[in-house]
Amino acid sequence: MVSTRKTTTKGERRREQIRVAAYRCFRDSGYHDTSVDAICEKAGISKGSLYWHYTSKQEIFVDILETWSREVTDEMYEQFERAVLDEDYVGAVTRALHREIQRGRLIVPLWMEFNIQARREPEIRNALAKFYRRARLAIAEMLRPVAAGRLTEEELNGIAETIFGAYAGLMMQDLSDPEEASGEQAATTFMRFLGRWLGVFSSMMDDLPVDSEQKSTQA
Amino acid sequence: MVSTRKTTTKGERRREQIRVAAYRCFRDSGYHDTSVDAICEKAGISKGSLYWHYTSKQEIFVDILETWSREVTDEMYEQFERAVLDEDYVGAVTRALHREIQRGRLIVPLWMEFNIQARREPEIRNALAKFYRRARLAIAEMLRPVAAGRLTEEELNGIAETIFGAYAGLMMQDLSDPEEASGEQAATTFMRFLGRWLGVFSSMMDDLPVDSEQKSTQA
DNA sequence: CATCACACACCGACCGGTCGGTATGGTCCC
DNA sequence: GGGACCATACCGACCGGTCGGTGTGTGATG
Repeated sequence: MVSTRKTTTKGERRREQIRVAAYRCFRDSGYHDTSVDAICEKAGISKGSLYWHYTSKQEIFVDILETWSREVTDEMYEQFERAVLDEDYVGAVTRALHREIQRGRLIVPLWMEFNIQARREPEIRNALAKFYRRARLAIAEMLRPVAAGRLTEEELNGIAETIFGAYAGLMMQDLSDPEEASGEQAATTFMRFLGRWLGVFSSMMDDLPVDSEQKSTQA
Repeated sequence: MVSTRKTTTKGERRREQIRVAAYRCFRDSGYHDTSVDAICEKAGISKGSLYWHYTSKQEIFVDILETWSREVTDEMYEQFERAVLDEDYVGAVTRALHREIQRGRLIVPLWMEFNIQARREPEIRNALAKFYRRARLAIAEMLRPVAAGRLTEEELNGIAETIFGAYAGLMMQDLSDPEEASGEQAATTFMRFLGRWLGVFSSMMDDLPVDSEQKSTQA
């Protein structure tokens, strides 16, 4: 299963080229409706060459998933770390999420594809699960300053999961109903919702009043 | 496009039988990895018979989507209407959502499949968009008593969209990482999160205790 | 320099198999 | 009889992957 091929610089460049082409094909047409020939054409290479660098169509798919996953989560961490330095932490966080949503919008179809394929291929499932974990972790880290020790670890993770879920779900709706549930709108809604929620939340946590007076809420 | 076939009772029974078989196949193996022959086998009929009742594999798929969509949204409305009668409205609503999530969990893979196919088939996209709209509407209706005229219509819809999104997204995570993001756990987390949020929200909104009293729901 | 050897990189025709859909000829029931 | 309904055999398109063969750069040998 593991390829024993050497990774020369030239080879890696070719692989990159194939990945990019395949990425676009998968994104535009889905996994099943993308033929290997189509990838070759898009990449401007021959089938023989493709199969020299990759052993199967699926291997390309997995490679893309892993590359993408790494990029996205790195980006998230970077954004959130930058947010910590901001005075208006809540605002910065929601803005960061907004940016992520905008950015992510393009690849949602491919993301769906990952999910579908993950059902049948353990390798893909693992890669995707790893991505989810890292994403949840990133969001949990981001929330930690707001939660400020008043939430259990479990609750914190659950909330991170929910937020990430909301993000994914909004994109899903956008995908098939862009008119009534546009990504732009979704991002804004989400941001406002989250901002308000974080605000309420942090005001629940300590006793600072926010925009309105607040009620005592159960511990 | 529209089939001109008569819908005899016998014919409808066969179609139902085909739908059920196809539903299971699609759910278990995905759209592409389900062959028409497999559907026939599962249904215990021949290909000739199947193609007598349906003109294409996709037509079956669309039919399933529409049937499913109707069922789910009807169920949602029913649940929420029942919740209105409950003294503990917020609790009833979260419980209802919990039930929906549990119920929905089984068909999430198929739902993903719908999303994927929706990208390439306008007919599917429309059916799915309709589903999303009805679902969002149901949730918005459910929230109306809590929101109690303090939110704009747009905000209400945005929040409904987010809640529905969170629901979808949690299921997605569950799908490929059941260990760390189990559906059970997700449902519970979501429920608790939502319950708390609704509680905070309604207590922010007005000074009344939440139960009963209120049926402004208008417009 | 000439030559040979060899591995990497690449090409594209081709193969085996699958699958959606069809053609044809029944059978059952009004 | 005739239409609704069903079964079987079959077709043609497509697709992932293979394979024999071709260039090309490198480096050792003389």
